[in-house]
Formats: sequence, C-alpha cells, structure tokens
Amino acid sequence: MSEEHHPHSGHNHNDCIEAALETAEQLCTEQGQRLTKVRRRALELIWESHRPLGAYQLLAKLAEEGFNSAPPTVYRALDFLLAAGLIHKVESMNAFLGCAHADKVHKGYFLICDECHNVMEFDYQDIHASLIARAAEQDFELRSETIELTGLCSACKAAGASA
Amino acid sequence: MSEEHHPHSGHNHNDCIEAALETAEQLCTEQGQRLTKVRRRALELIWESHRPLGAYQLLAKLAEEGFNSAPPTVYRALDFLLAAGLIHKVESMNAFLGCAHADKVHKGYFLICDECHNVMEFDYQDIHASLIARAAEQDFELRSETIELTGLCSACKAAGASA
DNA sequence: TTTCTTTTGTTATAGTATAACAAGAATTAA
DNA sequence: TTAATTCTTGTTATACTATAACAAAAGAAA
Ligand SMILES: [Zn+2]
Ligand SMILES: [Zn+2]
Ligand SMILES: [Zn+2]
Ligand SMILES: [Zn+2]
Repeated sequence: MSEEHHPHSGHNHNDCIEAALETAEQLCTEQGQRLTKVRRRALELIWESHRPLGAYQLLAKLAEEGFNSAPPTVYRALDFLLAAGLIHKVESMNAFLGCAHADKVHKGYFLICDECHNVMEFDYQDIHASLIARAAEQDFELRSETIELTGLCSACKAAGASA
Repeated sequence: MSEEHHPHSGHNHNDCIEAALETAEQLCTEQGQRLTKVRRRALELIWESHRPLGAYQLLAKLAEEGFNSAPPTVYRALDFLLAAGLIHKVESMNAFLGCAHADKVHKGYFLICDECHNVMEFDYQDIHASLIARAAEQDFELRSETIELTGLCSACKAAGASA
C-alpha cells in the first residue's frame, strides 16, 4: 500500500498497522476493555494514513463499510481510543493520529508539516521535565500537555529548495 | 511575562486593558494597519475577560453593542488581531486571549487551569531553544509552536486542598 | 434465565469556521 | 475634485466539528 510521501518513508507501513493493532488488542485485554468491531476498524483506518484523520473523514470511511454513519458512532470510538491511549488528537488540526507507543505512558509531542500535512510524533524527556519544572515554579500542577510544532519537514524543504 | 493573565493576582485589570489597547494603537500605526472600531472593540472585549473568549461569545457581546452580528464579522476581527500578534488562539479551547507582550516577537505558551479555566501565558526561552534544536535534529524547520499545558493552578490547588 | 452493565442506534441540536459576492469607506492617483 | 483602487464590512448561505438525550441491542454476571 501507501507509496505516498510520509515522514517514515521507506518502511512498510503495514507492519506499523499490524503492530499497532496487536498492541491495542493486548492493552485492551489487560485492562478489561472491549476493542469492539467499530473501535478496532476505526483504529485501523486511522493508522492507514500517516496524516491525522478528521472525525468526519473517518465516519465516511466507516460508513462505506456498512457501519452506522451517525456522528456519535465515530466520536464514541475516538473517545474510547483516546482514553485507552491508542490515538492522539492533534488539537490544531481537529484530527486524530495513531500512537506508536501506546504501551508507554507518555505525552504526544508533534511535528506537523505545513506543506504535506504529515505528522511525526516525538518524545523528548528533557522537554517534558523542563515543562514540569517551569509549571511547578508557578505552583501549577501539570496534568496534560499539548505540544504541536508546525513548519517544514525535511522532504518538503528539499522539494522547495530544488523547485 | 507571567503574572499578567493570572486570575488571582489582585492587580487592576483595567490597567492591563488600557496598556494593551495603547500598544495595539501604536503597533497598528507603525505597521500601517487600521485598528477599526470593531477590531478595537473586539480586542477590548477579549481583554475584559481573564479567560479566553470564544468567537461566538465575542460575537454576542459585539451584537449587544449594535455591531453586525454575523459570524464573518467576528472572525475577520479575530484574524486581524491574530495576524497583528495582539491576541493568541488557544487551540485546545477554541478561544482567544489578549497578549500582553504584543510588542515582542514571541510564541504563546499557556498554562490552562482545568478547574477555573483561567489561562496564564508564559515564555521560557530555554524551552523554545530546546524545541528548535530538537526539530533541527529531524531536519525540520520550525515555524510555529502550540504549547498548551493544562492542570491545576495555584489557587485551585489550594481551594481543593482546603475543601 | 434474569439482571445489570456496556455498547450501539437514532434523532436532534449545539458549537466552530469559511465561501462567495455585494456594498461601503478610506486611500491614492489623476 | 473626481476617478480609480484598495481595504473593510454586510449579508446569505453553508461546511465542519462535536455533543445531548433517550431507545434498543448486545454482552457479562448473578
Ligand atoms: Zn504517542
Ligand atoms: Zn512535508
Ligand atoms: Zn503573547
Ligand atoms: Zn484554577
């Protein structure tokens, strides 16, 4: 599948999807959560794009496959997947992205390309630590972090330079 | 750059508003931009709340005062104020906040209280530098940063503890 | 089986944002 | 000053994002 331009170009994305789904099954089993058909398929569809997927884009894909096509269906699935840590929401895009590290507790930090709209998740403990420390200086107890950086990815920079 | 937006700092907020409006006038004049009636009043209304204001909340306030009450009116004003750096958008709240440092080029980093919904802007050069460096490691050219941290503010932590 | 809980179906509505084109106001050029 | 230009606002319509509320069905537990 996917020959399209994406940040981890060169890898076999099917492996990503398979691994993610397997992790999801495991985590849900461990936590006594049910990865139902629609939840599982939603996760799979989100993973099939490296780009974050909007709720209604996802809804359309699910509808094509015969799932119920009312908004609550997809938002419920998304809520479940978010709560389980299997996906992240990119706030600045109102879109959702599979998480490749669902088995580790972490915050989603993102690099978003303005040009190709691909999103890369990154995880830097030093920045996380700095943020906690800075918040603590204000006597602020940190709970969640939305870290979304936009700009030009490597590939788009190269493409722009040669254009 | 950190106390101005704080809900419980006991300052005279009218001074904030006045200062912000004066800065806005100056910046617009310098840059040959027009701070029209509706733009100016929108900025003032945003400043009159410590909490970020939603577009439609703002629209309602403007409508009360006889301004045109169709959505484009408020979104145009917001677009102008954003472009001029006079306000920030808090992505995770779909809401807008006056910037107390519009005269300095900077990114808006926010501490958002889950309890009282007040927002504090903070600015830490070291975190900014780290983010640029980390992005550069991925050959990613950083353009914008959305940094929104949620949790419990000092006052709400205290209130919760004593409750 | 019966009961309880979780999940899904369904309809309606709330909330956020932009497109497209017309009209008006301000600036500039002639 | 008038005409041309540019910027701003008015107006209508629509697209996009998300949730409320209640009914029905499915799954787990008793
Ligand atoms: Zn992740
Ligand atoms: Zn790119
Ligand atoms: Zn600011
Ligand atoms: Zn608070």
